[in-house]
Amino acid sequence: MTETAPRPTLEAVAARAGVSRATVSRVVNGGQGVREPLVERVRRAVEELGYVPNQAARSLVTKRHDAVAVVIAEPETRVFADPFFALQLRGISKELTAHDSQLVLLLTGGRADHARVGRYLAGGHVDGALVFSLHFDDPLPELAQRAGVPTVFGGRPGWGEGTRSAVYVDSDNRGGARDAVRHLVGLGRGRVAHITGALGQTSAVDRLDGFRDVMVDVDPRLIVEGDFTPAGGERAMRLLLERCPDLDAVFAANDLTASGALRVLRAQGRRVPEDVAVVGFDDMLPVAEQTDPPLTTIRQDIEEMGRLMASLLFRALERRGGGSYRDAGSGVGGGPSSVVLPTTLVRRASA
Amino acid sequence: MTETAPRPTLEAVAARAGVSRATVSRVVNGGQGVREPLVERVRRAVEELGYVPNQAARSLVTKRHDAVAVVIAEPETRVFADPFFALQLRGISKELTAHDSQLVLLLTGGRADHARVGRYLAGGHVDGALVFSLHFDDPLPELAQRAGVPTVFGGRPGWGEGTRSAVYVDSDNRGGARDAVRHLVGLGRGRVAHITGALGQTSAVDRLDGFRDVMVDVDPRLIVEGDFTPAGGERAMRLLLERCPDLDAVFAANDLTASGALRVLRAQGRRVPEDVAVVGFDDMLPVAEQTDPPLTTIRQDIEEMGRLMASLLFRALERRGGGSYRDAGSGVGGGPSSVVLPTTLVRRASA
DNA sequence: CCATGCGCTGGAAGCGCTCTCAGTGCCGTG
DNA sequence: CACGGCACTGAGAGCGCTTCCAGCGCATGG
Repeated sequence: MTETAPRPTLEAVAARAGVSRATVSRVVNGGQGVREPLVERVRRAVEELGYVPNQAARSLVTKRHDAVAVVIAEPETRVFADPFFALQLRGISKELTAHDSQLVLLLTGGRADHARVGRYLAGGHVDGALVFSLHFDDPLPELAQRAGVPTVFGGRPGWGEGTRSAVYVDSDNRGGARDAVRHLVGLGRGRVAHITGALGQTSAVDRLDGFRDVMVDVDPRLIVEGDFTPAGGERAMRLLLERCPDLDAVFAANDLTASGALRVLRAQGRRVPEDVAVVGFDDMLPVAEQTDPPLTTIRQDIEEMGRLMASLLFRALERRGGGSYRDAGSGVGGGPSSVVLPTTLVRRASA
Repeated sequence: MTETAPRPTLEAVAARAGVSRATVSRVVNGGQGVREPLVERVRRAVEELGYVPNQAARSLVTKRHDAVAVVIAEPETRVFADPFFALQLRGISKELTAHDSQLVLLLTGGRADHARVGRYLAGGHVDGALVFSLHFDDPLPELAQRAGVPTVFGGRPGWGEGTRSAVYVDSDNRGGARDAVRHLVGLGRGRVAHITGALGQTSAVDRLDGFRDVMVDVDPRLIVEGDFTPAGGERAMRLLLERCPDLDAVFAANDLTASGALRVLRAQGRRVPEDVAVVGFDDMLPVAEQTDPPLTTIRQDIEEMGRLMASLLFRALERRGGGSYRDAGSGVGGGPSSVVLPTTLVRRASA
C-alpha cells in the first residue's frame, strides 16, 4: 500500500485547512510566525489526513538528510564475535534519535566494498559519518575524508593520510593498560606477561605501549602477540607457559583473550590468582563475569563512546551550519576535537 | 565540503557531453536505447565530473528509495549480549548490498520509540522493512502492517493482529529441540530436564514444545523457566538440582543458558557428560566452543536467516512492481511465504 | 525515387517540498 | 482621519531527477 492511497501531500493538507502550502510547511516545521488559530487548523488537518512529510522532497531543497552513516569494517568474522559494536551502535542510536536522525549502516567486507562505501558517502546521502577504523592500513579514513563528509572515528585511526587531523573517540587504552599492569605489580607480581591484541589495530598497540610504560625493561619473551580472540589467547598462553614457566601474572589485551588464557592456565594446573594473576580489558560483562574465576579487568564505557561519537558529529554539523557549508577543510575541520575516555579497573577474583 | 563545490548535476554532465539531460539520465540508468558513441561520451563526462546522482531527487520521482529498514526491538540489554543480531545483520547487509539497497537501522527502546518507528515506516522513507519481533506482546508487527510497508519478520511473530498472514523467517525451533532431546534420550538418559528461554518469545515456546513432543509425560518439575541468559541458566540449574537431584540430562534453550547451567553443575560436583549430559541451542561459536566441556548443541544458520529475510523482502518488492503498488493487502500480500530453516545437531563433549 | 516506420534524442512537465518576496490587513501614530 | 509600519499569509520559483511525448533522421519497402 505504500502508494495505494497516495500519501497526502502538503497541497492536500493546505486545501483541507484552507490555507496555502507555505503556511502548512511553516506549521509542520515548528509553526514560527503563524497565528494560533491557523496553526490549530493546520494541525488538525495534518492529523486527520495522517500527513507525513516526504523526506525526499524535503532533502532535495534543504540539502539535509537527517541521516548519518555508520561504517563498520568487518574484514574478519571476529568483529561480530563480541558485543562491542552492538553496544556502540546502541549508544549511537540513542544520540541519533535524540537528534531526529536516521542511522544508515554500512557493513564493508572486502576491498571491493570500499569503493561502494566511498561512492555512497560522496553521494551526499547522509549528513555525516561515523567510521570504525580498526586497522592501520584501513583505507576508510582517507576515503571518508576525501568524500568530504564530516566524520568522526571510533577508535584512534591509523596512519592513513589526512588522518592526523581526524576527530575520534577512543578509550584511554594506554592508561588503562598501565593501570592493569600496575595493579598486578602492586600485587607483588614480578614476572608479568602480556598477550597483545591484533597489532594491526591501534588499540592493541596502545595497550602494549601502556604495558611497556610500567614494565620498562621487560623480558621480551613475556610479550606474545594475540588477536583479541579466545583461541588466540589460548595459543599465546601456551607459548608463554612454555617459554617462561615462572611467570606469575598475565595482562591480556581483552577479556576474550583472557578467557582463553584462563582456560589454558587451568588445564595446566595453574591456580588463578594464586599462581598466576590475570587481568583483562573491556569488562565485557557476559565474558568477564562468567569466566572462572571472574575476571579482574579494565572497564571502558563502550555505549558512551558511541553516544559521544554521534554527539561530536552533530556538533561539527552545527558548526557547518545547515546548508551554508563554507568549510573547505576535510571532515570536521576546526570543530570539536577528539575525546579519550577514561577507563577504570574492576576488581574481581582473577587478580 | 558537502556542498562547497556543489556536486555536479545532470545538467552539468549533459552540457559537458553535449547532450540533453534526458539522455544522460538514460545512460546513468543503464543506457538502454542510447547509441553507443553517445553512451561513451556521457560516461566520460560523468567520470570527469565525478557525477553521482542525487538520490533525493531520484526518489522524489521514482518513489523508490533503495533502502530497507531493519527494526530491532531491544527492550533488554540482553539482546546485545549475544552475537545473534550481529550475525543476522551481516546476512541482511550482504543481500541488501547485492540489491544496491541501504540498510537503515532502527533500534527501538521503550514504548515511546514505537511511535517513532511507526511514523518512520509510514513516512515512506524505505521500500520495505525487516522486523525482529521477539515478544508476543510486541506491537511492532501490527505497526509495520499498518504502515503498509512490505515487511518480513525475523522469527515467527507472536499473536498480534494481522500477524497470522505475516511472512517470516525462522529456524525450526521445535524440530531442533526434538532432535536435541532425542539425542539425550538416545544416550540412555531418562530424567531429562529443560531450562526454557524467556517464554514471552516464540522461539522459547517452540523449543519447549519440541521438548514436550519427545518427553511426553515429563515430570513438570523438570521444566524450569530461564531467560536466555547465563545468569538465568545458573538460577534454573540450581533450582533443578534442588528439586530433582536425580536428573541426568539438561536441554537448555540456548547456549548462553547452557553455559550458566554448566557452571553450576561443575560447582556442585556433577561431571558433564558422565553424570549429567547437556545440550544447548544456537551453536553460537564463541560460547559453545569455549565452555568446559565444549557444548553439544543445535546449530542454526543465523547469517543465512538474515540473508533470506532480505531476499524474501526483495521478492515481495518485485511482485509489487516498482511504483505500481496495486496490492492493497497488508505487508507482503500474496507474495513469498515464510521459511523455516532446518537445524542440525552438533556433537561436542557435553552430551 | 518517395512514403512508411522505427529508433533515437530532446523538450518539458512535474515529483513534494522550502523559502523568498510581494501583498494583505491591521495596528499605532501624527 | 489618513498614513507608515508591522505581522502574517500566499504565490511562485525552483531543488535534481525521471519520463512522456513529439520530432527528427535513417533504413527499408514499394
